[in-house]
Amino acid sequence: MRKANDQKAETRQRIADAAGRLFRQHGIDAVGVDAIMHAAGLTHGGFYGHFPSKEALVAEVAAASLARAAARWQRIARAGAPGPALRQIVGSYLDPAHVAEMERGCVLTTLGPEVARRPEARPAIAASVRVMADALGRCLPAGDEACALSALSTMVGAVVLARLADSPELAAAILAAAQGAVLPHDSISPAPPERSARSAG
Amino acid sequence: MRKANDQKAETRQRIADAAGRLFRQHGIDAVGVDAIMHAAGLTHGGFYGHFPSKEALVAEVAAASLARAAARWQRIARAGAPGPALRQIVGSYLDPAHVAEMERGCVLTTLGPEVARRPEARPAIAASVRVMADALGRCLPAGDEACALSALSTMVGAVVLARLADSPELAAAILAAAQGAVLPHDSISPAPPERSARSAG
DNA sequence: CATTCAGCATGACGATCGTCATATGGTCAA
DNA sequence: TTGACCATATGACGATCGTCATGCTGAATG
Repeated sequence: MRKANDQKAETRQRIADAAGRLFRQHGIDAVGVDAIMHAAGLTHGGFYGHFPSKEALVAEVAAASLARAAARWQRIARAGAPGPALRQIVGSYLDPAHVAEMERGCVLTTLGPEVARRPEARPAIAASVRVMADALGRCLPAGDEACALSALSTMVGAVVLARLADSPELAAAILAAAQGAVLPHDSISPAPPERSARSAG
Repeated sequence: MRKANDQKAETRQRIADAAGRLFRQHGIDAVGVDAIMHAAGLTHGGFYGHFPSKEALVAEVAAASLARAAARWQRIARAGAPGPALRQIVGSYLDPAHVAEMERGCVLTTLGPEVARRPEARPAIAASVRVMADALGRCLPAGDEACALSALSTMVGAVVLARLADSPELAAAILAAAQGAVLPHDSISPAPPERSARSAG
């Protein structure tokens, strides 16, 4: 086995990525260490050479995934005009594709309550929530903090509810209603789906 | 042991109530059958005389808990004037007490993603979501379905986010922002907390 | 008072959980 | 080429998981 400088970091990232997918898809407690390692192409024993415990992995995976999403929102919000930036962020979030792909969905909507039960993971999550609200605030016409927080709440709740719907029609109605509440009333766009391979959240 | 007519139904309800509390507090997969039965004052073996499996218990508990909340919302919405009814529903939902008591909180905010992963439980949940949106629609000034769905999304998302906050200030800001978005702009009430022993959801 | 039987307790099954000790074997330095 | 090293594999630990078979017990029925 090569001992290249960053080989271990690469493997560690593979483990974290696999865990991120499996946690979102099946729930944190429903996925064992061996399932994560198998998905990463390894066997269960080597796990503790990379992470001190499963709980440490959970905290790191949740924090890193949400931090990536928050950074993406900031990048979009700071790049172009407020209107298109808002439509890109909101449109990709309130998209049926985001609802369908739970394994790549925003951590807030896939693991929110489960992370809330883990106090050690919450500070990092809350920091990213602040960043996401800040990014939204830069795009919103009424750019106060309250509007950004309520818009983020609407987006998170809509995706959670859409995943609970028993028909595509109800899910679509929830997403459309949330878009109508978050986006300015004059921009009724069909929400151009982002082509990035990244998570929507 | 007495064999009174409804003794078994009573025990069954005790099991379901204990499961509802434990599932919300620790997560569905983090609570075993023996923990549920112990919380109900019994031992693990008798469980399968009441429920065919743990998954059946999960589906029933989630559906029943949310159906109770939906029925309560309908009762409130149909009882008094739209304004006070809306303030009662929204105020008790977007209340720090609801955020704090996860073990009695609304199923949508405590078990939403976990239930979404269980397809067999979703029809009953979706039905209650429709009832809750209908109740909200009866109270909202603009009583169309879209406004009700977006208001419900905002409420659910706000409670999820408030539980992820690492400071009471952030949690309070999220709840206040959501109230500002859902309630009519002229009624800035301090949200009279409901004195019922029921869950807020 | 005797009998029956439903409701629950007891105990066990194989499987899987998180964690760790140790073996292996490929890769880099000398 | 040789030796050391370290990332990973193997295998095992006790605990707990969901589920079921069986035994006990006391209330209801005659």
